[in-house]
Order: sequence, then C-alpha cells, then structure tokens
Amino acid sequence: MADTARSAGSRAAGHRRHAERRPTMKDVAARAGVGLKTVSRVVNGEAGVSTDTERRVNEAITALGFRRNDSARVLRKGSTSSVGLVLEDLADPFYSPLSRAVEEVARAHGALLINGSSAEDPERERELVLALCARRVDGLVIVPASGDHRYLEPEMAAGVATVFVDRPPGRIEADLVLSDNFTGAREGVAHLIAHGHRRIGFIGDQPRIHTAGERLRGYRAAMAEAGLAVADSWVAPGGTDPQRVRADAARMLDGTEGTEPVTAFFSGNNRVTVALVRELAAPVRRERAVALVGFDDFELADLLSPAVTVVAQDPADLGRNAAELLFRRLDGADDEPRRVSRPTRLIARGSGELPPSL
Amino acid sequence: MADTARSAGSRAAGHRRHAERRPTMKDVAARAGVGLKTVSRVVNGEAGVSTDTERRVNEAITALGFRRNDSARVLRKGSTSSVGLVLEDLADPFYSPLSRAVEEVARAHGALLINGSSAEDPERERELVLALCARRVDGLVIVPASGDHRYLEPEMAAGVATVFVDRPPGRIEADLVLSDNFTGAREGVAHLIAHGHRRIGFIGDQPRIHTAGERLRGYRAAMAEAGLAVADSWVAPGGTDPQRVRADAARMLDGTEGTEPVTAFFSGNNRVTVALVRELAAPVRRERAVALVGFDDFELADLLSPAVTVVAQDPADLGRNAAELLFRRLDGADDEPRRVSRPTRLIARGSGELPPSL
DNA sequence: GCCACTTCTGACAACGTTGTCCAGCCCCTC
DNA sequence: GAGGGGCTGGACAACGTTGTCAGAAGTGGC
Repeated sequence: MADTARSAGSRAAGHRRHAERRPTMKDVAARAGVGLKTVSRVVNGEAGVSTDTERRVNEAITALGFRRNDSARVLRKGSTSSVGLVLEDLADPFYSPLSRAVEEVARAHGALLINGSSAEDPERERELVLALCARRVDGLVIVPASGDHRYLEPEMAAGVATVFVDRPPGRIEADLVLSDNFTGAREGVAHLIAHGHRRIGFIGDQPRIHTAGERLRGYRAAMAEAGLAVADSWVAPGGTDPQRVRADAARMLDGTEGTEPVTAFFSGNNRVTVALVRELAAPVRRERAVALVGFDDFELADLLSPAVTVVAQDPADLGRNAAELLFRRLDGADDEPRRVSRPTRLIARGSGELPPSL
Repeated sequence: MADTARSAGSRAAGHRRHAERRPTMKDVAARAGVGLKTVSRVVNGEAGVSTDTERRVNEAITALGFRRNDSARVLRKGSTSSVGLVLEDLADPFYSPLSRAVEEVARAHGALLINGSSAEDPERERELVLALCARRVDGLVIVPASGDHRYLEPEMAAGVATVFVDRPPGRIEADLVLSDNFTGAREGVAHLIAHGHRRIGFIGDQPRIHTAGERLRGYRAAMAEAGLAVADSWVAPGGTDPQRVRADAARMLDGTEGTEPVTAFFSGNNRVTVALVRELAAPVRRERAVALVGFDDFELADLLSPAVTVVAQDPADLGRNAAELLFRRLDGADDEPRRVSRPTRLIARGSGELPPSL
C-alpha cells in the first residue's frame, strides 16, 4: 500500500528516468492476491479464469502500469513475431514503398518489422542481417548488397526463413522475387527504336549489381535484334552520381571522334533518369529534343515537359510478394525455393516518343 | 563427431526449415571442452581467457554455427540496444529521410532501429508504441498521430526515453523537435504578398494536425499583417486527397458568388502542392498563370515549369535532432524536457514570384 | 453423505544468457 | 619450500515469462 503510493508519486515526475523497476507478473500477482500463472493467463487471454479473478488482475495491471516483457516471452516461446528487412536505403523512393508493403503484410500476420539500410555495403549488410538473427527474427527479407550470402547458411538451417527481393542472393539457394529487368529494358529500348532512333545511349549503374546488369543486357539485346551496332562510348555503366551521369550524357550528346552523337537515352534507374532530365533541361541542351526512356517510374514524371516515358516496376508489389513468400515459409511450407518474376510496364508519356533530331 | 557430420548434412539441404535446434553456449562449451561462462567471455570479448582456449571456443562456434540469443541477453541485462520509431507513413517522401537519419544516429550509438507506420490512426499508433515498449526498446521517437499520450506515462516512468518530432505530444511532457511551421508559413505567404498578391488561397491538412494548424495560423498572420481580409472560401483545410484538393482549388480559381477568384495559392504540404501543380497544369487552367508557394520541398520541384517555390523543412535534420535528443537521455540526462525548434527556408524558384494575373 | 467430475488456481521447471563468487594453477619471492 | 598474488576457468543464481502438472474448490448424482 505504502509502496504503491510512493510509486504513483514518483511516476508523476514525468520526464524523470530510471525512476523505478518495471513491475513484473510476480508484482501483479502479489497485488491481486493470485498466483503468477493466473496473471499470465489473464495477460494472454487464456481460458479458465473466473471473471472475478480476471477483474482483480486487470485492476492490478493498470494500477502498476504493467507491460509484459516480450524478451522473456520470446526466450520461453522461441518465436519473436517479428521479421527483418534489410535494404539499400530506407529513404530511397524506390525502396520505401517496398518497405511499407512488407510492413503491411507483416502487420496482417501480427508481426513487427525491424529494418535497416545496408548503404550498398556488403559488410554492413552482413552485420545488420546477423544482428537481426541474433534477435531471433522469425524471417528475413533482403535486398542484397553483398554477392555472397553463405554466411546465412547456419541461420537458414536453424530455421530463419529468408526471401531475397530485387536482386538474387549470392552462392546460396533461397526464395526470390525479381522484376523482369531484362525484358523491361529490352522493351524500353525497342520502343525508342520503333520511334526511329538508331543511336541510343545507355547510362546505368554498375553491372555488378544484378538489376543493372540485366538492364544493360536488355539494352544490348534490343539493339542486336534491330541489327544496330552499339558503340563503346554509348554505354556508361558508371553509377548514379548526378555529376557523373551528366558528364557521361554530355559526352554522348556531343559525340566523340569516330562516333556520332546519340539521339536518345535509355536510363538504368530513376536516379540516373532524374540526373539526365536535369542535363537535358539545361539551357545549352534545349535546342535539340533528345528522347528518353527511363527504368523505374518516379513521382511527377508526368508533369515534366516532355513528360517522361518509363519502364515501371511496382516496388510495393515486389515487397508484398516477398513478404507473402516469407510468411508462406513461416506457415510451414518447406518445398524447393521459389523464384518469382514480376513484369514491368511501359508507360509512354512523351519523352520516349520524340523522333530523332539532328 | 557423428553428430557434427549429420548436422552438416542436413544443413546442406539449404531451404529446409526447422531442421535443428539452435546451438547454445552450453553446446559450444561442451564441444570446446570448456565451461559455459568461458564461452560467454569469448563471445563478449571479455578479458581473462587464454589465447589457446579462445581459439578452441571460436572453432566450436563456427563449427556449430552458434549465434548468441539476444533475447536471453536482453532479459539478463535489461537493455536492448534498440530504439523504436513510429511515424505516419514510412513510404512518405517527407518521412523516409527522417527515418533514415534516426537510423544513422542509432547506428552510430550501436543501436538497432525498429519502426512502424501509424497511418495517421491514433489507435494504431498506440498499439505500435506499446508493442515496442513490450519489446523493451531503450527509447522511442514518435511522430504523433494521437492527441493524447498519457498511455505512455507508465512507460516513461519505467525509463523509456521518449522524443516527439514534427508534432507535439498530447497531454504529456516530453522532449520535442519541431519545424517552425508558423514562421515558415507566414514568410511564404508574405512572399506572395510582396509579389503583389492580395487574394491568396490556402489549401492544407486538417488543423487538428498540429503542423497544419500552425501553417494555417501563419497564413492568417501574414494576411493580417498586410491588412488583407481572408474570405472563408479561400481556406480549405480539408486534407490531402488529390481529388479534393483539385476541387477546392478549382472552386477558388473560379470564384464564388460574392468572392473574387484567388491569384495565388499557399499549400500546406507537399502532397497538396503536387495535387495543386497538377490542377494548375491542366489544359483548361493553363491560360492563366497562378502563383504558388508550397510548404515542404519535394524532388524535381526545380524542374517543373514554372519551378515551384517552397518553404523547405529538412526532415533529415529533424530526425537527427530528435535522435540526438534521445541518446542524450539514454546517456543519462534527466533535466527538464527540451523543445527544439528548427527553422524553415524559403526557396524561390519561380512559381512564387509570378505576378497576379486577372 | 460420499464419490466422480469439472472448473479454477498455483508450484515448479525451463528457456539462454550474464554477474558473482570461488577454486585451481602457475610463477614469483623470501 | 612455503606463502602470496595473478591469471584462468567453472558452478550457480537470476532475469520474466510460459508449459506442465497437480491440487483445491465447487457441482451434481446416487
């Protein structure tokens, strides 16, 4: 009684920290005058507790501000009801809808999402993933930054369900959800060719990144199918740094010795597309209309002039599919790893339909 | 020996789940032929283990694929080295940099970030926050959706550090990081007035959301300071639904009985701004240039025509400040709750400098 | 009034880790 | 050679919860 009063008094201090030990089920039991297990039953909504006892326990719970300690629960039960998501950058407009979609599916399954950004650093990916494993997440959704995921073998053997998304895992078998990057890129480039372009530049990310490699492959395939040769200087797989993209674009637009200038660009992802749009909108570039098809949709693409034609992926759809694959495993499926391919969609808005000029 | 061979064999099955019990420190100890506590010492890098013993233990760890169970660790130590972040929508381009910034600060302090979206639903915010508390996060960063956070009192009393960001908490005292919404909005509207506008429409979110209310207050203050009356029909605090925003804008642009049409808009957030840009870009609207200043910056604002003048907040800066306040508390600070106000920045790009037409 | 049965409750062990404490060993010194 | 000190290793309890199992209390039938 005296104890309770003091407790309430110190709680009123509001911002004061480390004020008191957290009440446990034992404390609740003592206050309600019941056994420990009875409190556990009430907290977990188990049957077999009389209404009167239940009421007394609930009163004690609110009076003490008790909250079950999930660490102890996890230790006992073995499952955490949480899943981990590791991706490149939480703040990337491509990945944030993916992350949100995974969160929604997790929520529907009563699981919490813990996520982290690898910043495209293999070592950081590994650290994050292993930290999540140490916390005993039930499953993992990973957008790989690393090329070797054998470090996950013991974890997967121990029962951590793992799904890769957007890029395939390295040296390991696991569920996988990918956009059809190759076909998407091929169609995008074919679209430019269909509008009369013969000299098309490709600017994209480093081909060691799987998606980037596939898109480059799609570009080459479309050119080859149309019987068009690709000059070395038309391909810039150098990364997404805006300065660099603009420099690469400028070089292709101005032509080099022996190679004619390009009349269109196919861009490997949305960051490149945005940098390209900036370059093409620069005063010195405006005199000539250069066609552009970009991989990945982005907000306001339809409001630019010309509006930007894109090969769109649906990141939320990727995330949803990956999460569903994950919970399928968590529900007990243990058949062969699946590989899900999601189609892309060409959205013609104007920039990809400009005829060649020059 | 035989055991190990079998274990390796089953692990090779790769995708097979629930294959085997996870090894514990006890298993490692048995295999290395040492005591339990010695394994613990090696795992935690504690002193007092001979190099030879350490090597044996490490071999056993890799052979068994042991990974420390953090649930048990947390249960024993009391601290989780993780912080929670609850915001409105992870995928919102305003919040994702904030989230990322919190993640970076947490990482620098060796903590993991667990985050969730409240979807602007007070009940869901409460559920999420309490789930995080049950997991015994060390601290919380919250973008409130609810107007009453007294449910956090027992948690804060029990030592969960809590920082609110972007919006103030309801009926509770706690650390707080806010943009100076009022001043930002007032300056934005004053900017339009300085460029000759007298009839300015305001479209924003519901004023029960603190930031929205402050921005509306800033709008009214700027108008009042310039001696301009505000017609009821110029203010649409109805929310961010694009259809609705466009309808509100259309009504203000066409004028109503007794009220002249507006010549400029001040928009309450980036979602509204984008919807407005769409409406102003519609073919039927193009004949008349309407000025626009938006609260919140957004990608490509500079590439639209006209480029969009905005009052910019720095969401990453908000997140960083909030996280730093949080870790300050976790490091033991227990002075009065702080209230940090971050300035906004007016970025003139064109749309806000258009003169009144009509 | 007694037994069988149901309903409700509580004692106890276990989950995997870490902190405390003590024991054994080796080397050094007197 | 005995005693002291430093180093290494291990037994044990505790963290807060849940599953198991058995006991207590209440109910109905004979």
